Amino acid sequence: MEQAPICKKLFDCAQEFCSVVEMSEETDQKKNKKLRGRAAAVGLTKERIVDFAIAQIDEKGLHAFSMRELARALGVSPNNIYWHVGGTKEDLFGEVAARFTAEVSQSLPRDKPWQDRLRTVFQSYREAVSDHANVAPLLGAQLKSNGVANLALVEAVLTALHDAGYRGPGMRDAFNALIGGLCGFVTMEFAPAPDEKANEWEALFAERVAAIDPDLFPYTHSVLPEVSNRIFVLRWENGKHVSYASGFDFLLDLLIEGLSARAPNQPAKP
Amino acid sequence: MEQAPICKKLFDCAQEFCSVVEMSEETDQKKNKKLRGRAAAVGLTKERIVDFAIAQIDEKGLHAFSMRELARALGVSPNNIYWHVGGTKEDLFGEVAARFTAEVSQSLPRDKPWQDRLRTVFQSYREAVSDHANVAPLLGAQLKSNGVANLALVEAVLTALHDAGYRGPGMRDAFNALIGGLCGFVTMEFAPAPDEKANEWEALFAERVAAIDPDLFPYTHSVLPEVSNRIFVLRWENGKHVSYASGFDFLLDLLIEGLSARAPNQPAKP
DNA sequence: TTCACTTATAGAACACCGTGCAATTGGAAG
DNA sequence: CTTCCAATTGCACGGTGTTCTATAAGTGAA
Repeated sequence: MEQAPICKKLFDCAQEFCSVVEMSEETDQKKNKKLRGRAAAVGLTKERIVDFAIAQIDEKGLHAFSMRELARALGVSPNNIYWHVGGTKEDLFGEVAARFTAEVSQSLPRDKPWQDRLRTVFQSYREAVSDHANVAPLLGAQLKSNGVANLALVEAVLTALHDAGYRGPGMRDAFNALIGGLCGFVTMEFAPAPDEKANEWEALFAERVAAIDPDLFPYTHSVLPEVSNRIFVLRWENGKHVSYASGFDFLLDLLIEGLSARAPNQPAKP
Repeated sequence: MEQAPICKKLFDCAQEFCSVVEMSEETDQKKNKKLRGRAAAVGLTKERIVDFAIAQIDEKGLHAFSMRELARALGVSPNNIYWHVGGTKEDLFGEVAARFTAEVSQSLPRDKPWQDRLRTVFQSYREAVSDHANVAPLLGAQLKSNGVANLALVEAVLTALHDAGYRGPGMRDAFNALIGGLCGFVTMEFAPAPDEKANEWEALFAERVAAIDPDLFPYTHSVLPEVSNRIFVLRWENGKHVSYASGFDFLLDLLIEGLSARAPNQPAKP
């Protein structure tokens, strides 16, 4: 039930960016007590709330997540949560997203070539998301979460593109292509399945796929065996059960190669 | 309030695939009356329901969409809707998604080189989505919608890749890279903004962006003027208000170029 | 110590939601 | 005329997000 480790340093930065900083982000409650001027019952922290929220989403999926149940899990009144995270469920989702988009950061060795840095950054983004696949819809598919933090990621990508020689509009397009393509991929990869009685949905889908008309979609029909449940549209399980790693890597390679080829600054080895 | 035009022929195919076909899909109610054996009050069609659903989502956003309100708009009891679309709200969403993923199809000239076909297909996908931007989260961010239909799109992409010489695992990866990257991009592009009182959220975000620490994120800070609200993470408006077309085109070019370069079948002009 | 004040918490209530169950209508078939 | 069944409704259940109001527990000043 405890939450996965998070890169602490950069998490703080993200927090600092994403919300009106109120206090140093320390889990330690005694320090907490000392720091904040006046306090009454203490006990509940934004950090703790987000921990439990992620745990619940991991467990039951985003669709089944509710404020009241989260409050129950925390042994607390719902209003208490509102008080700590701001007036809305959406605000809480924002905090959740902020939490582990920060996980992306890591060391980011500036001396390595920009291609390698890009690869590292996006691969670690995908890993971070895949650890908590059920929150995927929160990232990319909602503006609030989208723009909530992960400045470390932004800085890394922007500097990489800068080193490659991209400036102005060209840099914008390259940035958007990278983030949109790769983060979008991950969002799709972990898109949640409907919560019907599992096997029922699977059987239904298999049946539908089997019923594809060979006259209307001849090629699709012919490659079904090697493709069924392994490509994006024709699948009934998401990236949690069927790996899309090779597709992601392929996309990443394609992008980096393309960006290298067009880069105003030619790479080291000519 | 009436719905946008839809490619009829391929819509039928999609329907045939996505649901146990019950009757020919005709809007005309008299024909309807004749066709279905016994009927009582007639009047309500799956087509009509989906029309109104899309209209409501377009208008109020996905988050504010409710079965009861849809029923109200149709002048009908909620259960009536359930009877027509299947037991769940999710099922309705599936029908909605099926509806205009079918819009992608179009002519698809098989004689043109595969690169051109890919470009056409994905560009028309993006256009179809941008006409009803608020449903974007339904595509890509949910498995049920994801796999509900648009076989025309699948067939087009698969044959293109086949013509390029991709087979087996390589074809899978290429397909996933294309769909994941480009459809994912579109999903992100139109991610809905939080429904706070509009300007409030905008102001808040602008303030946050302005407060980015130049020491922690020096480069990001330095390019803020040319980047603010125009790249994916640092924005408070989505693709409905700020165009990401050039980014999308750039991504598309990058992918097609890359796929050409690696294609087992070299393109016509060597 | 007392007293105002702020922070942190809880309770009850409101309006709405998705959906299942049981009843109903009304046209077609016999 | 009856029977049947597709199409439709009413009602109710349990749940939700959120607001409003009260309250307990500490802090700083008097």
